[in-house]
Amino acid sequence: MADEISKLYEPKAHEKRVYDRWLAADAFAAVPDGRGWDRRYVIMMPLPNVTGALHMGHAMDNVMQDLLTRWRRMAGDNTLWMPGTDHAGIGTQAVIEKRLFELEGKTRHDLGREALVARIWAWKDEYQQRIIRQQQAMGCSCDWGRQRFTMDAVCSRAVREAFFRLFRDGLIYRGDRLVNWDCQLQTAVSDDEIVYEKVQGHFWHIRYPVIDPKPGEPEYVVVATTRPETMLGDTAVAVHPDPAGALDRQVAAFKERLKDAGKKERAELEAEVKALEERRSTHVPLLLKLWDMAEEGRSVLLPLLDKPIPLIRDEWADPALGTGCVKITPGHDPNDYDVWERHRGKIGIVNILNADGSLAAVTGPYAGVDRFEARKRVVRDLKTRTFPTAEGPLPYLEKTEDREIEIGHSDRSKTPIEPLVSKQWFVRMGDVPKGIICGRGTKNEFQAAGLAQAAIEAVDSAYRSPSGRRLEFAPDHARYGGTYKAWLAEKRDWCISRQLWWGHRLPIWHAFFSENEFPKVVAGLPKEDEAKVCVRVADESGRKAVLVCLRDEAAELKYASALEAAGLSQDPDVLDTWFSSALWPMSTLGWPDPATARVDPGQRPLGPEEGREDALGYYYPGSCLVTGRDIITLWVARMVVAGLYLLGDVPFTASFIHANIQDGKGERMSKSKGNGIDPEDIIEKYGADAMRYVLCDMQTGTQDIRLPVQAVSPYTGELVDLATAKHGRSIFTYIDPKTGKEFDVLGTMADIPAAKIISERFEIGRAFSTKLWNAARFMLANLGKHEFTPLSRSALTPEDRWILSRLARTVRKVTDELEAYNPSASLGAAREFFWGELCDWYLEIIKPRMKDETAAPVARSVLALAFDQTLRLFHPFVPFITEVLWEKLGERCPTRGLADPLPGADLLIYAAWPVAVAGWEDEAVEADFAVVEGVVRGIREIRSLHNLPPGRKVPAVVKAGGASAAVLDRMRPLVVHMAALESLAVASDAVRPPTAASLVIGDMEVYVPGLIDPAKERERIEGKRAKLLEDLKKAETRLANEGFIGRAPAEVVDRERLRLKELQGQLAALEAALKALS
RNA sequence: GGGCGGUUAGCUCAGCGGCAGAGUCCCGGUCUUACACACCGGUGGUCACAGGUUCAAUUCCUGUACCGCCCA
Repeated sequence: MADEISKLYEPKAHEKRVYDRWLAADAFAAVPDGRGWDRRYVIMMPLPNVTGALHMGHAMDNVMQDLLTRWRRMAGDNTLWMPGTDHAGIGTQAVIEKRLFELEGKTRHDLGREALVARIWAWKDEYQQRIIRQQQAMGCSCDWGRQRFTMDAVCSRAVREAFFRLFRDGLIYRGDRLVNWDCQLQTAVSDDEIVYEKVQGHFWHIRYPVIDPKPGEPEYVVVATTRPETMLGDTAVAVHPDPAGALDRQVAAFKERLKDAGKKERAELEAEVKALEERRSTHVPLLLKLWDMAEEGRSVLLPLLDKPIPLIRDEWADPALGTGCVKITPGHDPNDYDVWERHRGKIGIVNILNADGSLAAVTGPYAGVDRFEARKRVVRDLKTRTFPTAEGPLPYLEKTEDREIEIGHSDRSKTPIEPLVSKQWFVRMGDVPKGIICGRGTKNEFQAAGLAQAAIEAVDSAYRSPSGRRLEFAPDHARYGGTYKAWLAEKRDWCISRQLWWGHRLPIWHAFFSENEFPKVVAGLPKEDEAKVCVRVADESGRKAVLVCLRDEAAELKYASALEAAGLSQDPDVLDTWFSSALWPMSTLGWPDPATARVDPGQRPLGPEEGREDALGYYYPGSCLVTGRDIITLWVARMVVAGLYLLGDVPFTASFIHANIQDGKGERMSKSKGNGIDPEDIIEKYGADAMRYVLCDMQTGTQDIRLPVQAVSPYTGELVDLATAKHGRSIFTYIDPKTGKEFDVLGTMADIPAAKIISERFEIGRAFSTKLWNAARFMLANLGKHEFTPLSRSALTPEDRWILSRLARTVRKVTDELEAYNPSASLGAAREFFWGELCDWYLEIIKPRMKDETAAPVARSVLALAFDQTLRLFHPFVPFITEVLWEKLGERCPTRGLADPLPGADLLIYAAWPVAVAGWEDEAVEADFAVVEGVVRGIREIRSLHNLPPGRKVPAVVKAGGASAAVLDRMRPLVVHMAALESLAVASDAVRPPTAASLVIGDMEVYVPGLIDPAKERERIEGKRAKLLEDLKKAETRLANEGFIGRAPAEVVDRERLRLKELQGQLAALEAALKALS
């Protein structure tokens, strides 16, 4: 009986047991069966990386996926939620290297490649376990029997195969390119891994002497730079090809803006125009002179290195800025690199840096010096060294200005990024002359202009893949599709090589050969096995290179030693992590060949089993990719590219973009910032369901969510709000306001106690769990051992029909909102039904009926049914508590239903999702109920105002006619019970008793005689009257407006007229009541 | 610098042409035999600011300020 159940729901007493029951029942298992395309639901988990543990942002992501997965599973789909983790190449290696240095004072080079990788594997094992534990604590119902890791055998094979195919199709190439170099980690990093910071820097103006100046020519040109040491890599000085024209165009542009500029802006623009026009006379003559000199092929002398470099003409030199001349350092600046490309063959390119950030041999006297020290020395030398001019010797450095500059830092090592040229591997994203073949060898084969173009088209409304699919973003396709397309439209080649040790090593062997060796080497390569070996020859920087890609491990065993004997060696680089992540939707399912995929012992096989389809055939393409906005370009786009290219189909048809979580100050939550919440701390304190409930409730649309965080003081146990608390000695420590002592939120300080970070916001979820728990206690106690008996609608009372009508509408609303990817609205609808209607009204209404053994059985049937449906509706949101209650409901009342029994299930996780029964919807009974509810609420308001305790029964009189009177007559006992009345009289000609409190509800008036305080009553009525008068005035004004009458839709005008009439009636009633009181 | 969002109750957020909403907080009452993590009632808003369109603007348009994100 219910007495056994405690008053408070204790999550810890149930969560583990419930999760184990699901596991024991293999409830998360996804196994291909006879269900067709439209009955499959596949979510590929955005693989968390093994760099560290999960935080609240991951929790949001996981809960959203579990919500959809559980819902679709109940709705009858063959559901796969694919779990796994990502090796996160640079992120994980950086963490390990940092620890290695901090704890042992060693670098990766001290340890060696093999030993370092072994350490990273150990770290990965530890964190993978931790992540799985966190996900299981949240209730994630993913198929653990399919868990993958991007570097396991199954995924590795896919990576190698994808690389081979891209290489064979000419879509992977090696090239000299300017990359973002991380000198600390000694690797290239992608644009996405750089954070820009504004810092106070300098602008150095340097004089470059002109070689053999002729009369009338300048003796030197001045160029400016924020990075003086890069001058050592200068290979030209540029001047604009049409300085006067360029200035004129800029002036014209400013004048155009002046036309519709505001006052403040106008002044600024006018100043700009004036300055530019002045420049025309002050600067242009010199620039034109330099233009002539460039035409003649003249040179300037690079200071310090005394090397001649040419003057060139290029648009990059902006005549409006500085002197109008600019130094060109192609090896270390992206814009200058572009200049070099435009002047290939005419100017050189020099890399002045070694991999570790020290200066290279080409810098002569500066070789071997660290880049920061080199800057100091270069500046010093430029200041002190001079060159001769007609007026005597001048120092190279003309002047120095202070200037705010933006410096890119590596997100991983936090050190300044250096752009530099190096050999890297790229995936060609742009269009290629003859197009590309997507899905080669599959039934979905089609032709596309290029990789990026194929993916861009996949989100157009008219697009259909060969299988009839397209990708749609939710909840705002236009917006997120725009982000996706804008990024892909740049069609920038994707740099996939990383100079790391942790990751998938490139399956490429290569070497440079001289012209005469070359034919011999090529002849000796294993050409007989073209399916497994792909040989390319390339011209790289004027040298002949041979590049050989080996398709798989077997080919490597067979040919690698021969290649090495011929002088080739394997490329030491590894692949960008996103390369393997891009394959996730197919690699996890065993692509390229599920039958031979080497899954781990005990895992679900991927090949065709017992005549069923293999995993790839059945589960690809998937359904929905759930992630945050920032991942659209990093990952979603790349998965689509990979899916279309390799399998000829989009990897999923929907991408649900959910909110990111911020702290109380609007800053993005992250562990390293000290504002990150560990989901396990929340689960420990409030329970997994409470956490899930709040996360679902917060997921309202496209807006990011602020979650104010508090620290649990290690001294008092009280909560300290981090948005307002004072910091201690660092930004990661705070002062406990009670004790004045310091605590640490990162947990890394040896001498200061650490504080857990939580959020009080989760109390809402705990309160909900408790409410559900207690409502269940009540229902279970009243159900006893209830047996199912078929009921016809005629056996039902009005309140029964009302709650069933509300239930039917709720089922539809909850389902519709889930379909629209609107978890908050869905949960809100379920909550409003359960809390606001079932608990607040229905359960209260039936209390008297439960004591009457003739009336009770029908109420019990309805109660059991409503309870059953409530649990099903809430299950995807709060799976643990609903599963526990499902078990208890099943014990007492194994079969539920009205006319027919509902489909049952031993576990709620796979019980059938509710279906809205149209026949239960009943507008008439809902309208009746609205009358009753209005009267009850009105009487309660009076009771509250006059401090009538709930135990105190009072009589009430209602003046009402027609339908309202009939309803109240019929439901009199219900009103009497809910409003705690002694009696209720209803009459169309009811007379206001003297000293009655009164109120107006639509066309009815309610009187509660006696026991009232006339002053308070008058005040209450005056208040209502004032509000009424306001509304009345608004309505009158509106109706007096001819424009409104004439132009607003008739329906709106009629509604307004009706409303005016109602308001007038109510006003009359209120005024009568006031008169009676005075 | 470019792009995309946001600004609504003390807080966190819905609503997006026709009577301004929820949860929480706050105030008053209630230990009414499911629940005080509850129940009943109540207070609280120039819908950031300035223009415009419209019979009607929190809602649509333009601009300004501030905040966030993405890309340079």
